Amino acid sequence: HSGWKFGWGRFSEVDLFTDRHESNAETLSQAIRAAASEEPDADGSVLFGQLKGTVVGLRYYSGVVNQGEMVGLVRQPQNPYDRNAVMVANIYGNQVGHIKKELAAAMAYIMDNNLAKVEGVVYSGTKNTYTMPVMLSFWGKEESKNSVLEHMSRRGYKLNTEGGKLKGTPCTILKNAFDNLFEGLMESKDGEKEAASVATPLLLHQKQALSWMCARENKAALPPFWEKRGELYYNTLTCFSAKELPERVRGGILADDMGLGKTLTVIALILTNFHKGKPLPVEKCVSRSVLQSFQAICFMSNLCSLITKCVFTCVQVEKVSPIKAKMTSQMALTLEEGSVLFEDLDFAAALSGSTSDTGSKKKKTDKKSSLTQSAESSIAESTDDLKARTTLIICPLSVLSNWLDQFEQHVDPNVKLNVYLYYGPERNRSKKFLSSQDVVITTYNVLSSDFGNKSPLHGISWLRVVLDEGHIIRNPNAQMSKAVLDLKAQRRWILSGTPIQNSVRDLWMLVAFLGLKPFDTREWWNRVIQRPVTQGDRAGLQHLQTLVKYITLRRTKNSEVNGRPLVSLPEKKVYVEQVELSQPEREEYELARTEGKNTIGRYVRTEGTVLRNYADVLAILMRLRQHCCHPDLLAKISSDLGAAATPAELRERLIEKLRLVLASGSDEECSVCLDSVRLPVITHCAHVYCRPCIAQVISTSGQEVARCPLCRSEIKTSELVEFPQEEMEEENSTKSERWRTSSKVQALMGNLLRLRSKDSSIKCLVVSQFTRFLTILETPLREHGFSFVRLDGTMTQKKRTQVIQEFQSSAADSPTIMLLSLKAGGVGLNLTAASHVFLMDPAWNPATEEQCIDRCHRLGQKRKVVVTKFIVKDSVEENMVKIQRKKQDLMEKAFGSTNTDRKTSRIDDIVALMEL
DNA sequence: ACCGCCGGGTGCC
DNA sequence: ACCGCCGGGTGCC
Repeated sequence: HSGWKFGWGRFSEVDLFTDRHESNAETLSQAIRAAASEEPDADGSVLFGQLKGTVVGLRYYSGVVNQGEMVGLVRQPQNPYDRNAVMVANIYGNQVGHIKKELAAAMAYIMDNNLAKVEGVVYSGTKNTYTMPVMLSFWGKEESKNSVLEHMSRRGYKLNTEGGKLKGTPCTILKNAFDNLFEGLMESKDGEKEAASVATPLLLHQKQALSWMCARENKAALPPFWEKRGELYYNTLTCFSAKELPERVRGGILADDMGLGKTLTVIALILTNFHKGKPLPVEKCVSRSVLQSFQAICFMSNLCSLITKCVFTCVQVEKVSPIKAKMTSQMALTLEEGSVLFEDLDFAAALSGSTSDTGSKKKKTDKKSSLTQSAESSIAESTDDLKARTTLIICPLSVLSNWLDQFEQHVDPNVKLNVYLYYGPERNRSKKFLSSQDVVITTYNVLSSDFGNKSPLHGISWLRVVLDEGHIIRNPNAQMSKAVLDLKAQRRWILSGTPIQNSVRDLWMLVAFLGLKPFDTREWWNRVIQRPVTQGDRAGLQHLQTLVKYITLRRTKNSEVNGRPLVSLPEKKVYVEQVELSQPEREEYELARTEGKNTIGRYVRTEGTVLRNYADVLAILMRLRQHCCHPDLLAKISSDLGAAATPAELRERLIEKLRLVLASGSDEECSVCLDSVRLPVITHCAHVYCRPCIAQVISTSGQEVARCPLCRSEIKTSELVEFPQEEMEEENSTKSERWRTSSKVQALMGNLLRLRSKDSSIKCLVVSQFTRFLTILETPLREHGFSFVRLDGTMTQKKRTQVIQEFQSSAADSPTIMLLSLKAGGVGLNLTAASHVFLMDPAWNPATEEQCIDRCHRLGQKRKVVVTKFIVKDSVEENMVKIQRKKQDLMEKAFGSTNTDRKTSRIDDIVALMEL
């Protein structure tokens, strides 16, 4: 009997984070994680009350707690002695004891049914070997409060509901503080480091980043909130203390603005910081013939006489190929130090944990293969730490080619770095092969599709994992995120130009990936950081700031080092070119404008109907904007806006509206998630949302009927209309009509021809929100013999990459013009070959235009950048520009506005546009 | 004494 | 646990 008990005891005693007992550790950590993840969010939870309880059985477990330390409570429904058991664990997941059974019996029901989340604090420390008191706090949804209180009191436990209220702080102040979270993270992070084997000289701020990253990987500084107290390490937030140095976070978030060269910095890091600050040992890259003669010598010769023979060979080679003189002398030098073909001394030294100096001395006397020896020493000291060689880079497909280019471009050509692209159906899944590479690059999609399917990537112990565009994995429930969290790595990096977009919640995934204990467990994150912050607790925000500061380096384009801007880009000039419409164009335009003005005016005068008819309003504006570009852009207009006679007709009209809204280039945002719409659907009241968003609104409305968040009309899931698939491809069908020109087309062509005659090497981006306009432009470009490519959202990734490569090429016959759809390709697109940008039509959102311009006005741009915006005189376009200016001002003044603010400002925009 | 009382053994869930 | 509880030993005062 007692043997069984002991076994069970040990079973629950495992350490959550060291995996000492692997299978058991998983069971317990899974239990804690599962318990923590079931709760939807700390947001919106209220404190029901508190209760003093007893933790018993302390003497059976090794987990210790300090006075004031937080403890976790985990249900153990499988406990053979009591199915109501509630386990108590400290922050490291070490079991401390159990909740006394009567209390556990009362709590079990509440915990199992998710009526409340129970948290414990040991307020009085351990005075007694057997039991200790614990303060339990019950948190949950307001609607569960009474049933929880009642349930507990029926069992004789009265929750103290006094004094638990948190003092609220004005939210606005905190909101601003949160916005500033990522500001000023450059302080005291100076120090520069030169990169090894990188052909491109690093800029000052990149050297600083490299130095910071190396320090983050090498130095054993205490993580935030830890301090040394005597012989122990003490966490000031959780009051947990430990004998061992808390595991440091080897890595962090590099959140520099895009264009500051994060990719280059990471490449430099890979080459510069292998083990113990030594560079990655890489094969010297020599011409094939040299390599072959070397190999021949190496195989044939007795290793003892190797050095002289190799040097001899080098001299011979030098005669044959004088250009390589520098390289061969470098090789001879290497050989004198006793290495064989590979510069493996550093590697061997790193493996054995000794420095490279002593390593090479040793090799001088002992001429046996250094490789064999290094293998032996690595086994002797088999801490897995030193075996890992490979850096795994995970990125979105869209920037994959960029990584490959950058490796090609920046790695010293005399050095052979093994970079493997783990992508495509033919990818090499051999773990042995992959872990012998220096760098493996893959995409989030490949990673998550491999995940759970005996993924080789998850079976390798990586030296380093780098998440590019790391904000992609902000949703912890996504398959991708789970796949990322399951990777084994010594060092972890997140690259992101936009670290927090929405809230504290997004940060958790990043913290969890970095393994910043104990916050990688959701429960502790919620308790210590997220809830305090969302409830307006200043200390909580302070803690969050400390935490973020510890792991993040962020500089913006406007940051300065020693009073100088980080990067000096070539000058950029923006011109507005007014376009006059021709007489017939003007007449058509005025006709449409009068009609539209009347319609919208009606909506504005009738209080509250603008939002209701939002899609119509956008459609009208859209038509006017199309008139400004080219008459053929106008879609076959489907009648006016009266009530539809049949359901089929209604559906047809809704689809038409949806099409117009989506095609309007207004970068429509979903009013539920405030992000760009994904999987767009339109309601019968003609408002566009993401399907999942609006479906959630409907299912959680709690009322008998769900209402549209924008206009309060009744909505039903069955009445949501999607964009039919066939419609998507129909776009190209209007092609066959006879081509005609327009004033704007003329204006563009004039510019292009003038530029070409001045300097035929200049490349241009021609940007429009209307892909059909781009199609129209193809005709005159072809006519005038321009070589051009086209990039829009409909193209496959493969095609995009190809087009970008073509355009970026400096070959004489490479295309000089790129037709670019405004929204095509995310940030990070590199089009520095172009130095002139023509914006054919103004965008609603000036930031979109800026982003587009930044694709060529960024690091790597050698020429002055000239931007020309075509604006039709006396038109809706002019008003749009005015609104843009106003928006820019507003943006700069107050950051972050509410949803209603945005919508009202949209209405104001519309009124201003139509000059009502 | 089919009790009370004493004192040793014992002890989470 | 410097407790409560259990069950055996014991038995007027």
